[in-house]
Amino acid sequence: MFQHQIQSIRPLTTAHLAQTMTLLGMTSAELSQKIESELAKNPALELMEERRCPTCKKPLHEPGPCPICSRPSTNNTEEPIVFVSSIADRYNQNSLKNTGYSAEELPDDNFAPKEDLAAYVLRQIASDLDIKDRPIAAHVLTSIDDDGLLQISLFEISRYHHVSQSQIEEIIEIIQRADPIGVGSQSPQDALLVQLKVLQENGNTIPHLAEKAIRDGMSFLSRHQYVDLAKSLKINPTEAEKIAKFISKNLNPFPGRAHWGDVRQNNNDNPPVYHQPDIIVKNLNSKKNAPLVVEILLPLRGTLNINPMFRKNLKNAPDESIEQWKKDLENANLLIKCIQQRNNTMQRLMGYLAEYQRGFILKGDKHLRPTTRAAVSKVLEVHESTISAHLNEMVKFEHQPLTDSQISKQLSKMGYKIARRTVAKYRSMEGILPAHLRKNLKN
DNA sequence: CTATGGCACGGATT
DNA sequence: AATCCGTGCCATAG
Repeated sequence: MFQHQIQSIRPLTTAHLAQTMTLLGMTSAELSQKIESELAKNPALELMEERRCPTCKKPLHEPGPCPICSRPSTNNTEEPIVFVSSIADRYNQNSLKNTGYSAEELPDDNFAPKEDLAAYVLRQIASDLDIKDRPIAAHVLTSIDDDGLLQISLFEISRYHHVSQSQIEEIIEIIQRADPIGVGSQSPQDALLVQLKVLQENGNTIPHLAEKAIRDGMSFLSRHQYVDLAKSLKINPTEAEKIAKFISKNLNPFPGRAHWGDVRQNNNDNPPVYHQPDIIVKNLNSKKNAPLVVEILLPLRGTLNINPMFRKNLKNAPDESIEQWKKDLENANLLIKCIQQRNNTMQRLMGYLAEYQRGFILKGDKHLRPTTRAAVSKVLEVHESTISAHLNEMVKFEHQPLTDSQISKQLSKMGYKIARRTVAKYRSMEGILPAHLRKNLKN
């Protein structure tokens, strides 16, 4: 009797779909929050602190490359896309190793224990930098303040590394283009100029004179003195105000503080939150058909599973709380299934996008190929009629007419665990005749 | 005997 | 409360 009651949630219940949808709409950060709160209030859930190799799925007992398949398969050139799903673990330096850095290359002890702007930026630009330039980039990034602005002089850096200042400038230019854009600038003015330039390159329309306003009227801008700004630009005050509004709305003189656009919310007590990426797409080398590496940051470390003790003790649960326990177990089950589903969908989605939008990823906004959600969902076969689609295919290519139970078996192998009876329903909905009648039709 | 379809139940959703 | 959906049971068609 208990067996029946606690059997796992079937993958295709509407509850499952609905929950998956909500989870899909969440960012990694949001999701890990949810998981944490779920873990706190649901005793049936358990977090195994286990690292698994992203490629071969074998458990990893120590950090570093997987001993079985040695490395994340980034050198596999046959596939157009390679997945490296890595744990969202920006707090320790192992994650930096994955970006191509070794710990020695980084100035030590400069990493705050929590989310760190320097590490965050390093991850993004690692592949764009020459090996010899990386220590310099690390130096620059560890010398920026909370606002994201460079606090030491170029001269200091250039002397330390024995390179010319112009080389440092080149590196800083790369850094400035990482998110948050403008980070590593030497002044708010510089940051604004870079942001403006990037906006323009991405095809946004920029008010005339915006650049001049930043270059020449910076002091007026920061004090909201539109009249004086207008005078210095030799335009009328309303124009000047327009430009100033545009700048304050779209640009952020302190790129280290919250993401631009959130400038208004800056007055709360929360420390600045950097836009955490959920997915990082990397181009490892500049060869024509080089694979893009898609790194998917999982929302949690370790594996989430059902606490086996909880399942065992369900039998002995006190009568008054048995309902609650069963609910907990179901919720736990649901959450786990949905997260797996989310990961799976995310991988397939990114695989498709990396290929379809390759131009956009490599060359920028102008190469964005328009699509609709409907089209993508069709390719990924995650729209409602997934089952029907599979069913149609199976019947189309069957050698001998498949009975409903055979179809049910096949589908369950593909991950759709549905009963024979349900297959019959879908079949009739699709207007497919029963097996014995199809046989007559063929011969 | 097997494959299928009607009916009704339970549960989850709105 | 109304409804939708997957599924089990059982009658029946082949």
